[in-house]
Amino acid sequence: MNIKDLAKILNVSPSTISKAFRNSYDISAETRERILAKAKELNFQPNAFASSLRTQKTKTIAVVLPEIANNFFTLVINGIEAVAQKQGYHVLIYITHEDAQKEKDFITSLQSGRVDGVLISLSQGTTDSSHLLELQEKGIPVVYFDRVLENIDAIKVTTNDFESGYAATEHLIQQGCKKIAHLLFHEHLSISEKRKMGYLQALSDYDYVMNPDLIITCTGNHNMDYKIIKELLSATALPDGIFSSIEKLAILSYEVCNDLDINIPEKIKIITFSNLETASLLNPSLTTMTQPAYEIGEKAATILFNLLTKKNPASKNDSFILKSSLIKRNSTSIN
Amino acid sequence: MNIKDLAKILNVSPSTISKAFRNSYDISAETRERILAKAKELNFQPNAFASSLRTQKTKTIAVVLPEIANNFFTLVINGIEAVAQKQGYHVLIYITHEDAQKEKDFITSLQSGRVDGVLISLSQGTTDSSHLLELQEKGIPVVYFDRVLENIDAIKVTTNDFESGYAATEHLIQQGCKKIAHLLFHEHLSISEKRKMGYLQALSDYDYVMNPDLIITCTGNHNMDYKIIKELLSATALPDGIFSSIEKLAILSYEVCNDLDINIPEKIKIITFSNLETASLLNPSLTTMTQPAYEIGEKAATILFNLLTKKNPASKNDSFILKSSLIKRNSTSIN
DNA sequence: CTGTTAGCGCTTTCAG
DNA sequence: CTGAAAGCGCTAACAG
Repeated sequence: MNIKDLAKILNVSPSTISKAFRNSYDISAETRERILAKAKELNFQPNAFASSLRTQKTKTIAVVLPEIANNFFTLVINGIEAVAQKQGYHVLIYITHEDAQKEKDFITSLQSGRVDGVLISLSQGTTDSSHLLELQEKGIPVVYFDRVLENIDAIKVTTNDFESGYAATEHLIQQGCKKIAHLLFHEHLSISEKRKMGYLQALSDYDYVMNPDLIITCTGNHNMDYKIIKELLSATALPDGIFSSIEKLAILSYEVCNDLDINIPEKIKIITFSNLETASLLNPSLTTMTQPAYEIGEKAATILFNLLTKKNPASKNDSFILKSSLIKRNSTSIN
Repeated sequence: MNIKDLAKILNVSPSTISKAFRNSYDISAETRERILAKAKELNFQPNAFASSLRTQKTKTIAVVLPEIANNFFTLVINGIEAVAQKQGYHVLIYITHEDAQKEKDFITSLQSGRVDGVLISLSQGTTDSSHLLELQEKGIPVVYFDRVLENIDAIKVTTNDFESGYAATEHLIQQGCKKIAHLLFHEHLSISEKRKMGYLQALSDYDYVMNPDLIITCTGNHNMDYKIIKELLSATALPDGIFSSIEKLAILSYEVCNDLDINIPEKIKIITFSNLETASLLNPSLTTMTQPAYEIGEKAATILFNLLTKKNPASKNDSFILKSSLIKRNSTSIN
């Protein structure tokens, strides 16, 4: 069944059918109704790809992510999907699993005209983005979010990681912590770096001595990281505060503390970047620095659609910075 | 830039180019290399939709979900995506937000030939699936997972919810609970019903008296549910065990217990269906019944691809049942 | 092994 | 307001 068949059935021309479906002005309300009614009755819908081929619009965007089993990216997708749904767009998902090569392959395959635009958060290992520039040269706009490269002219949506790193550290300082460790992953990306800078600045502003042994770069491998953190927490001079850049590392720290019988929050206070909404509820001693994940998705998608529809398009290197917020449990449940 | 242009540049015919890209046997290794090399140099990829139009294959599947900010579905997507990636398929995501009408609209729009197959977990409100049958009549296979309708001939991937409900209840009984409440949502779906049946059967097998006041049907609205649970836990005869069918309701129960100063697990033990991996770690007193979410995604996707490639296709109403598992924290950390 | 040709299903002029 | 015809970019059948 196609437009031609339906045309025969209704004794009109294919182009009239097409017009009916696209709400063209060039058609009487009456014939349009008649056509749409019959189409519904016969359960007919014009072929999307044939239409795309002709119009050179796919009504589809791609979202490329390092991972998804992580509340941050889940919320981002929600935000993106909400905007896409409103605009009648379709959303393709690609998960790189932090593999820069896979990321490159995905991006390359998107040159086949499958999508109108791309939203991407880079994998840890990505150092150059030439493949993304090629895409853009082909006329497919790209909006970067959260995990971006510093030195690249591109439209970016990020959060205030320096300030948040600062605020997180300051929070621990205000809680009376004297010896504050910082956990992070080694990345080629600006995020961890900025958070660390915030940490260092806070220490400096409050006249703390910076101790390089307290800045712990983890690997991403669960067992190795467990060991690394265990070592940190087995030292004779235990830190009394941990600022973790990554939720997973904070959870690991909990595990280690459990196993070493270190009392949280009496002996150690922990604060972590996290979008696990239930985290602080399940464990009141866990304070989180939370990124506005849903809003990031919304914002990035909105910018992309503005670009696609050419209404209020952002310019080549606009940068949008949203704000994270510190979430503590209310005092009643801290007892 | 298209196949024709490239053909001119290389002095071959368009069909030769096409063959080179599709690894046709009808081409010499030499020309293929030459063509692919040039294509790479010029950054050319054949248009996917034109190809789809011709071959009637989209290399794309749709995943339709009620929600995503929930570890279960996140893990399912991971499983699906892993299989799709291996097969070179693209994955479209549609989130219904538990809205049966939206679900219907999505499914209807998938009749436009955008996908080769569909994986779906139904929204709470869905009672009939005629729209999905229409899809199947158009030759687009559908595999249902987790949230399925009972009385429908379809390929389904689910978990052993009756047995799990039974085991969860039994666990509380074995922990010494005498008065076990059950929290659930009202759904038109079989899942909650089966879990409840398991609960009832366990009570009966252990000679507990079933008390209808302990079976609490919640609404999905946070504030209302808070009130409902608060009422339950304010009763003079407090239950000493809660078996929650839904993670959210267990978390809410924690909140209520916090606010009412009810000690967990001394006064009340809680067990819940959940795929929040960190839940029991963050709070050792929370025991979870965990569905094999990733495996469900994998299984459902594999079945779909078998259908699409016609290798080992499942038959019209095959049902696959995976097993959930009870996860407790090890005893050391319960102190 | 390579090339020619027709057509997948739709949209878009342009004529009427 | 409606219709005829050309073509989006690709592939499949067939001829050479």
